Amino acid sequence: MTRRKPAQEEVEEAPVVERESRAPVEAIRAAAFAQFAERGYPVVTVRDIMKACGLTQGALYNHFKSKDELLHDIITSTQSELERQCKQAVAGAGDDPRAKLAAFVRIYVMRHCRLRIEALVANREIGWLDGERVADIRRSRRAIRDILVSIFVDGVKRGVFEPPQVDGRNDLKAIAMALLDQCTHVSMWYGPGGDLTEEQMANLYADMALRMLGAQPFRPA
Amino acid sequence: MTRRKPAQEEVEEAPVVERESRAPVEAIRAAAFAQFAERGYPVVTVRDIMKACGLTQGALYNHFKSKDELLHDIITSTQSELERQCKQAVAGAGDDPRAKLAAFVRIYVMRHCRLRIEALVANREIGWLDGERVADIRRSRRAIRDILVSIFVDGVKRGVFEPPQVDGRNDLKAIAMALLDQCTHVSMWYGPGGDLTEEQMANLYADMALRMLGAQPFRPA
DNA sequence: GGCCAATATGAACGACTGTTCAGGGGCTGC
DNA sequence: GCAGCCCCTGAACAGTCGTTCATATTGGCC
Repeated sequence: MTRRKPAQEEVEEAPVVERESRAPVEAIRAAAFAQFAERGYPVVTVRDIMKACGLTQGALYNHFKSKDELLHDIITSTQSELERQCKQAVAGAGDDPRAKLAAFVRIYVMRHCRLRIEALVANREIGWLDGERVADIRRSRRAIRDILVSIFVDGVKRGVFEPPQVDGRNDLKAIAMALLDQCTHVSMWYGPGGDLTEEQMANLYADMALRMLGAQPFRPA
Repeated sequence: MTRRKPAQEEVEEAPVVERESRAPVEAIRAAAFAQFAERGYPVVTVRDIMKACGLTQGALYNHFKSKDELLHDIITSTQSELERQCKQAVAGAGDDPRAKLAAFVRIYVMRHCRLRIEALVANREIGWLDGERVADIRRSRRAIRDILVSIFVDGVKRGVFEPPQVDGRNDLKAIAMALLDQCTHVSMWYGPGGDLTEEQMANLYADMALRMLGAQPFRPA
């Protein structure tokens, strides 16, 4: 049963927020984020989203062409902002591959802790987009992975990384995937009520990343 | 072609597991696994599943109480088998925490590569189960995490692990989560056509795990 | 005032959902 | 031959879904 109990008048945590300040389109985005994160795209109905911002179902189509386009809109904006932040963090981290890696992981983990709702949706709900729309999301993910790979390549070349090898060869792509999986999925379990702050999470994960790559000790600037 | 009746022979009635076609309930399980993995639980209809094994929608309810129970059935069987294998691997790995950790990661990664369809469903579709059914899945996951934590505790106590610290303190639970996230999600991208075999993946991930924990060098038995 | 464009409404539509159930075919043991 | 059982069928049910559309309401501008 994909729907809850037939008692459809149960007190749902769908606050009818009065968004007089924000534009309706922003209220719709926010409501969709919250509901997609909590219950998943296919079971969240257009009526649910619109009720959560005090409108009726038809009003959605004054702002988005379809429910699909709404999902695509909120995912792409999240994803491209993530890509931008990662590039910026690496670019501003100086020349040492170790510093670049640490900066990447720190910003990546920090973002996935702080904006875990957005991250959750962007990472879990892609599958519902049609093939064409999913393509540029995957492209962006590959781009982020390749940032890591090129940091690794640089670090190996300069002798500051000694990554684990498989049968004597490096597979830096697999290591990048492992690292990204690790960092991405903090959004699935990290909560502000936990033991660690976002800052501590970022430090811990940066530390683990450097260990995974076999980084020689260095003094962060 | 008639099937021979049990003659007067004291035939031992060997286990007639081998049938011309699989039992319907097994065919349903397999079809459900494949379809849930590919398209996701809520959009796969009962009619889809049953058509995939040559039956019509109503026949499902001769074998399962509901679509929900079908999902619960295939997830719990996968999850409990995973828990069993992990415990067995650790128990058979000897006394050294490093060997235990390596054995755990190896079996965990290998399984998530080989049975990635099952792993995908078990890890991605839990949210659709109702609260009661999801409880024992989460319990099993916590149990698996706690296996790791206790290996870590033992290793730290015996001085063979030096895990990364946050503000001078250990948070072994966070490290266990990070490690599990990493190992679990190989099922999202690993494919047999990739660069690494399952065996190589297992070795690579075990290596990374030991590095993350700051394991002192040792010689695996 | 009139006018326009933007936006909200809520009934309606056709398609699809999980589940039920009367009907029926083909086994088994007697 | 025949009951009893297991299993399957496919129509039927009571919903819900995304989307459309004629209608209404708004707010700014002349």
